[in-house]
Amino acid sequence: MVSRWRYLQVGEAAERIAEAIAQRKLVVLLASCTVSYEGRAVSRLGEGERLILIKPDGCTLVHRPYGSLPVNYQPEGSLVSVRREEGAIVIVSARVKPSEKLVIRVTRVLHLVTAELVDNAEFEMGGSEHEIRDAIAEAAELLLGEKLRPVEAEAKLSGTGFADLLMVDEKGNFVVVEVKRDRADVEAVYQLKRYVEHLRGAVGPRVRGILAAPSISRKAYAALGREGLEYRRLNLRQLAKVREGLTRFLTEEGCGVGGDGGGVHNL
Amino acid sequence: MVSRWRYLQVGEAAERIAEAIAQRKLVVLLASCTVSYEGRAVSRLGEGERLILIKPDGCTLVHRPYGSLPVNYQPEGSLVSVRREEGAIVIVSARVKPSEKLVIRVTRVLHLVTAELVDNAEFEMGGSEHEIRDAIAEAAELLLGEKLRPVEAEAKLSGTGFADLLMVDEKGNFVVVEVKRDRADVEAVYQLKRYVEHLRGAVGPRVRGILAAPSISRKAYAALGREGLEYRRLNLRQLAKVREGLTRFLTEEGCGVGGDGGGVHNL
DNA sequence: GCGTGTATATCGCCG
DNA sequence: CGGCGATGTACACGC
Repeated sequence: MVSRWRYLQVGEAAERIAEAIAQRKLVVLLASCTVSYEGRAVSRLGEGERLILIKPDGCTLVHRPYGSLPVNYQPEGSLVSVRREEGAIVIVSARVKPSEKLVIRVTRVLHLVTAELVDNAEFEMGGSEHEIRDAIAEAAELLLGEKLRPVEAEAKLSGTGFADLLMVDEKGNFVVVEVKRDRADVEAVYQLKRYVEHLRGAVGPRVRGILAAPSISRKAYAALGREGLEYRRLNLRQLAKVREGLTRFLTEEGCGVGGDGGGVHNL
Repeated sequence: MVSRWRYLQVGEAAERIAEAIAQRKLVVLLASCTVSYEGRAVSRLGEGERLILIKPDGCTLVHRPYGSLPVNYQPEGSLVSVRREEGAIVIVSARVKPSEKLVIRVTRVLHLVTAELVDNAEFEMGGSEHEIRDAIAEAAELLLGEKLRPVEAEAKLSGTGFADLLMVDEKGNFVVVEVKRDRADVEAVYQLKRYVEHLRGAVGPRVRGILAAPSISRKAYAALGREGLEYRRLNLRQLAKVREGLTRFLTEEGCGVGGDGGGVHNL
């Protein structure tokens, strides 16, 4: 159910917005406004035309006419209030912990829609690091080129963090595998180094470290060599063979990138 | 200039959307749709009512009626096309590098607005890590409780990364300062350790490491001690004294959290 | 474009 | 709620 209003006087709009929020409707507002934020940081934004989105869960977003990210926002759970003030609508979206407050002062309403959207579909995603990790555990020989027996995923290394994957090679060495779904950078190398050193401290020197990623930066590769760690290139095509979930996605009639599937970049 | 349409037949809407994109207008669409994505990962979203936002710069966002983040999106620079197909509108937002494609299949249009938003205001923000770093360089004694002479900001440690701040203490030791704008975690400790070790390799053992943050996790503090590094608690109140920018924000009439200013959490 | 680091990151999981 | 790591992170800045 969608409601539109052509009466865009500020007073009328303020009432409609307040009512929509009370009824837990989505509010979509195109308006000229100023925005200020105070909380984890502070910000000010002068007059300009923006899209303001208020969701039933309290999420408040201010979008400029460009850019992926909202210029100002308030997350789920925020309390949103609306009041009139000197010919303007003042929308306040605030939460207590952390204490932060977003104030949108609307001076001119271009367009207002409120709606009760019904959306119960499940969002399915494939290709996450988690999924890649499980595939490696299942088929290390195919994906890492070496027989490795999985020992533990998300292995807790007390005080140091969590190793993505802990395995044992054919010679009985422990192998810590750090998986990156994207190009591996120096940070990933030192994260792996940290895990390997921790494990060596715990079980002795027979511990290897493998960084598995679709690609790796030059600097990261150099650091890896210095630290005596290893790189294994991941190939999504091979991954798809292992993970039925990925396969299903990739072969399903949908938005196929077509051809040899080369469109799935880098993975 | 805002245009609304009450004729929400799919065919009409498709034309309007295509026209608006060609004219580099903002498109706001409330619609029932399915969404699929293929690129850096793959995803599928079944039928449901959502807000679809297409910006003149190619940004394409699909928002469900809850949550801060869009369920699917395509960033700035994407090419957006619209076509009709079996009584549906198919919106494709794609880019080449990385190769990825978002396909929105609209089966029912609830509401459509297009607009040319004018927004040239400057966005000002205070309280960033960058700003905190500069304040420390200017007033180390006040903020870190110790006289330190600044040497370099964003000091490049070849192959290792960049130290936020490089300083020299009264005894002539180098001091690497790692700044975090919120609670420091173990990752920050090891980042600092890496920088300190690198510098020790370059200039000798007289190198200290200071982690400056409003707070620190227990594990991070323990790791810091093990590594012989130091923690300094940052206080935003003192920071504001140093940075005129912050002061201006905090004292300005605006969305003041009021009282003793305790609302600015943790910093 | 790659490399590196920040973000009011947000989100999810787990203790 | 804290701690920790992933994110299709996006974004900015430097080389």
